[in-house]
Amino acid sequence: MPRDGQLTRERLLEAAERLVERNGFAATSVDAILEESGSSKGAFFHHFANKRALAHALVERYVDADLSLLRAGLDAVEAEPDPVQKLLAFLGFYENWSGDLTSESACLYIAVVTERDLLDDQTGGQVERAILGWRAAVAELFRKAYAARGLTHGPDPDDLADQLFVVFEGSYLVCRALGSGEPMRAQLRVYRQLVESLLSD
Amino acid sequence: MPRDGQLTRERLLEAAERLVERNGFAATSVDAILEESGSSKGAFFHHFANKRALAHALVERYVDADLSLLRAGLDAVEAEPDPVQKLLAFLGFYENWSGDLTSESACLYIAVVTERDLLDDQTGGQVERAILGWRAAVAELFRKAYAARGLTHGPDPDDLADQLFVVFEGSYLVCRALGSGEPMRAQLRVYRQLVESLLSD
DNA sequence: TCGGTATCAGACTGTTCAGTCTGTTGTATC
DNA sequence: GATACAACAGACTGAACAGTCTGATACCGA
Repeated sequence: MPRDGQLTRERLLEAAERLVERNGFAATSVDAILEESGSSKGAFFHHFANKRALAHALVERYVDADLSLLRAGLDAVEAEPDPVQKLLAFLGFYENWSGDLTSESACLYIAVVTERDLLDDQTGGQVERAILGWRAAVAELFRKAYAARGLTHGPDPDDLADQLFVVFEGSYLVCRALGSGEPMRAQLRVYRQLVESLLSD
Repeated sequence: MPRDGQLTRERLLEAAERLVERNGFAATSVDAILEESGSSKGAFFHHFANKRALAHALVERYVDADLSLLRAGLDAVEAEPDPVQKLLAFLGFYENWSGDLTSESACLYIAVVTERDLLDDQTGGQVERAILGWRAAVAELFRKAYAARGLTHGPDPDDLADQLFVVFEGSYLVCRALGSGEPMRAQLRVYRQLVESLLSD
């Protein structure tokens, strides 16, 4: 029966991600993951030394996907020559992306950060990698837009960049609380409008 | 030994809040709460029908405190006659407040929203009460500032108000992830600067 | 064809968990 | 001082949990 171990591992990760995003890590039992993925205990502990090792793999995988989403946004606006328009189009990309979100959508970062004893060097470092990845890329867009507008003062580009990440995460939370994907769209739009106002002074 | 039951109940709630904010609800055992509060099983289940009832009491208590913080901000700027300055001073109040935050600071909303099967009518309704409370009050400040500036278009005041809540929550998450209270201060400052820019057009 | 190894399947184990139950103690009331 | 009851204390229970262990089964190189 064993054929492609990587496929089984992937199925386990997918099932785990669904359940952890839904209920958090501690509330997600290994047995529940097995049922969701149609796998067995033997398979699980063959691929992961323990539950924590699953968390590590889960977060690393999620950060990779998240940074791919960042790159997708950057790629989508690469051709735009004007730095200000480029930044605004970049933000518009995610407004557009957020159209797919439902009330079921959730972010793994929230689950990871909720449980402090899960936030070890491994998982903590991965989440940090995501935050710093977004910061570096988006701050660069802000710096070039600042330069194009001849702005010498104003909010720190790094902080402005972090604000986008913060809006993503805060919106995920509000979406869950209000049972709708709409707040994400509204909040990304507001952030873009605020940035637009800042750069039009 | 039994004297003031309310005091014991309060000690249980305080201990539970510390632990739940630290590790989430599912990862916080009743036994851990008993140890943290120096109480007993008998005491716990005398005051709470079950663990879920504790969650309900915990969230209601937290929302009350959160809305008190909102009122504190409103009260602090009540004397300011100019609507724009009032709004900016209001936001400044929380920048100031955020100075007390450490890397240990956390928000119960994140823990509640993380675990979907904890988000029933009871807890969900309480978190909604908090969001709508902030939205109503802050949107009102925005509407008056808009009127004072003669602004007829721009971001929706409700969405602008939600953005403050979103920035709070997203910043809590980033603070936890980066192990510092600094991002909260930086993000509240950026939000205030963006609003300032919007209202100075 | 035959060992070797990766890939599982699932019974089993020790621990931890939420919740129960029995009994005790302070304290107010008459 | 007897009664009544709220406020515990803590031993106990059944279920759920993470993790172990013994095999079984496919596939691969020699």
